[in-house]
Amino acid sequence: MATSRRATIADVAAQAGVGVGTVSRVLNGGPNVREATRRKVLEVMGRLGYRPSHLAAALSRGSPHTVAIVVPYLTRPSVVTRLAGALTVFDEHGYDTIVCNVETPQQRDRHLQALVATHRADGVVVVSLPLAKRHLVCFEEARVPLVMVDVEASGVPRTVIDDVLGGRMATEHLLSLGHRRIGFVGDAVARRAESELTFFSSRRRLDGYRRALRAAGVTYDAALVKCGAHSAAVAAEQAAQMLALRTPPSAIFAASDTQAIGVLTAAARSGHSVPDQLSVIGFDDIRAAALHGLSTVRQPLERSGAEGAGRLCIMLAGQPVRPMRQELPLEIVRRSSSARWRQPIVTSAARACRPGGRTRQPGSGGLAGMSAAITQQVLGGRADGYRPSDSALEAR
Amino acid sequence: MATSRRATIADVAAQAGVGVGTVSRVLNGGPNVREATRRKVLEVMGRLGYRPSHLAAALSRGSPHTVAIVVPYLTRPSVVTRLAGALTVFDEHGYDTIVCNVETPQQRDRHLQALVATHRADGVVVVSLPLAKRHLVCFEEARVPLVMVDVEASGVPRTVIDDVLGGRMATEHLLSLGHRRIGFVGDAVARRAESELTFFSSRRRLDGYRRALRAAGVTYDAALVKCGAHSAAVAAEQAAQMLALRTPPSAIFAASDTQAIGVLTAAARSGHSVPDQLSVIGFDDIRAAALHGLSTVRQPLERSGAEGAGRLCIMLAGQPVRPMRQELPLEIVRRSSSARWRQPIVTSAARACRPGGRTRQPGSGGLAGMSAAITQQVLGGRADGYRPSDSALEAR
DNA sequence: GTCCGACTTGGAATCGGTTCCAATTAGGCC
DNA sequence: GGCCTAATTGGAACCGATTCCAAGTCGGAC
Repeated sequence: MATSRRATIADVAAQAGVGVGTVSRVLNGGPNVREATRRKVLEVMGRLGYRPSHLAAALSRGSPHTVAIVVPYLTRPSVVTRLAGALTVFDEHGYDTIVCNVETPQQRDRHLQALVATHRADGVVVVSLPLAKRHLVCFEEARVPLVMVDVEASGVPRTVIDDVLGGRMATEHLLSLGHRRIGFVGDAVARRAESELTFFSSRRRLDGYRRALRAAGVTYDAALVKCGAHSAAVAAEQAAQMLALRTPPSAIFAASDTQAIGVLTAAARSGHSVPDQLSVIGFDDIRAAALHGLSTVRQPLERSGAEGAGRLCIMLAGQPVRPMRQELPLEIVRRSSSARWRQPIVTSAARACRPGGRTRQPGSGGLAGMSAAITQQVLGGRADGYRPSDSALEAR
Repeated sequence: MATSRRATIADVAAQAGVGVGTVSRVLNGGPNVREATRRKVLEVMGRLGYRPSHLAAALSRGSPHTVAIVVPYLTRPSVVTRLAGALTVFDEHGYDTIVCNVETPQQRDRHLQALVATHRADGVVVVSLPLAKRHLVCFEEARVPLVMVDVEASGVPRTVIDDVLGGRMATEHLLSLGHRRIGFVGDAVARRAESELTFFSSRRRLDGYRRALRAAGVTYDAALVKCGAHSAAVAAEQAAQMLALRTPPSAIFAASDTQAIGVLTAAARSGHSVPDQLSVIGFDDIRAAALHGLSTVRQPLERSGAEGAGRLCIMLAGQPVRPMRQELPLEIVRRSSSARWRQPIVTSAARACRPGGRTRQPGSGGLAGMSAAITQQVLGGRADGYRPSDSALEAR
């Protein structure tokens, strides 16, 4: 039993007294094999513990039946959700998926380079990573099928959302509740592109915020806009600063749910009740958002990954991918972190001294509102008076 | 330029007027190539847009230089953190990593089967998935190097923690703060193993909880132990039930941080302040724990993935892996969700009517305590009077 | 018994590298 | 210049499948 060398198709053929072609046919469920022969071959395969070499098969077939997906900061909830969606689809199509996690521009370039330089994957999905012209050229020249998710790039099949619209939706939601002093917490734009990965979503959501304010005739106040590293802790710090202003905002729009949760934390810490004293809205609708009763702009995260993967599969099957730019819908999810603006109560003692033990304190912390979350109302983005943004063009 | 067929090593050799061997040597940085020759070959490769075939190389080399990692419920914070750790190490070693996400026993079996049936990966890491004897036998027979993370399995190199000890540490932490009525919220044991994935960690942490109680002379109360699906929402529901008891617990140990966050939510919703009225401790120390000021039992999640990957790399390099069972250390992380037990105040009006506007309400919600989180005290698990658990044996 | 089409089969050619050995060339030293 | 060792180089053999075509079989019709 202790064969030193692994059995090959030739060994099986010899032992079974048939040709290698026949064994191959049995292996791949080929049609023209007599039942008796098939059984015989299978028996020998079992006896020899034969394991076909994926490599040899892939080589002669000309394709490794493998795809690669490149993601930044894998552990972020939005990213891993997209990844999971993509993995599911690739799995259903029988592809093995190589995952590349990148956290620096160097890693990004190294992985892209490797995927292009040698033929290890049939195609590649790039998630949330803006690629430079030179990257795209490499893929084009190497003829490696490429699909992008959550990134704009002309000429490449991509699945995106309209971040500007999303920013507008979030802001208009707050405006419609009567808020006029609305803060924004988002990502800082990378100072040096060679040492940090760049993302544009937050920036575009900020654009949407500004447009919505302008359209509502609310003047923009730079003191209410804070950008920093993408983390709940940093967002909490920034929200704290904002809440300490002489005239603090009555609502804050955070460019991601992670940051919004940071804002909730800051509010709880400084004793601002949500939504009574502060409304908060996030972006993405990650899992934790529902738990925290966080109102948010939902984007179909898992689906975006699934769509990207599905479209790559279509390309690999040699069919045309339409449309080149696929835009997924956004929708406002109302939960308990946003509410109608109310004249602030001057003495907070009045608020604190409501008697009656064990009364449920509505929104006393960022973690309230589960029941509201369950009975959440979902408003379709488009049904709410929004028109498809002007950037929703191009069909090529 | 529109070559229909991709250039091969033979084309390069012909164009450069050298043999294929020489081209191969240039390709792999082989030692004995004259500088002039190397340059010539490189020039031709560039001109032809030559991309070596990973498949062909792997086939003749006999190894795909690829590994696979199988994880359950990829999107769970603890899992994706382990995955990220493993990916980093594999990346550093130049391996491509195929990721298999499994959510059902069928998916698990299908993936394991595929990895074993054909030679597509040099080795496999299985994370948090208990394998049956039959699975292990398959790997053994197919001679596929296997490493496990967060799973016990005798005879297989594995990186684990002592869950029983962790349960004891968490419970003893609460006991040392003076708590005597301590609840437990954890995972339900799968009813039917064929339709649900099974995990044992929660179960073992519960064991630790029981042992700690017994050692402290506290009688076990089944009403204070709730097990259900692994989600914050379910944990919140269970905590709510527990808090509604005639004599509710003064502290709750949740078998994971995700569940602990659910407990915090429930506490906030029902108006129990943390830690004044309820102490909470979780397990894992995921990213969100710090934000929520959650005390927890930290296990090195990212490191566990890195260790598993590193140990697989050692196996693949043909070196012996020692020790067969690697146990990583646990440590209590004290944050603001756990505090010394105090006699409950009878009328909650007294609590609510503390005057003084804008006073910071300590722990008024689950999201408080960031500053405490920052100045967290970390107690080494072993430094705290714990002895290595009796299960920390075996060296084989 | 013959013939013909439909199944089955065997096995050489092929995929595109790596490897290894023999052959060639270069360089150093006397 | 001659000789010897070391550095280069060419190319056949090989990795382990898939594919395709020629060849062999089988059955039924005439």
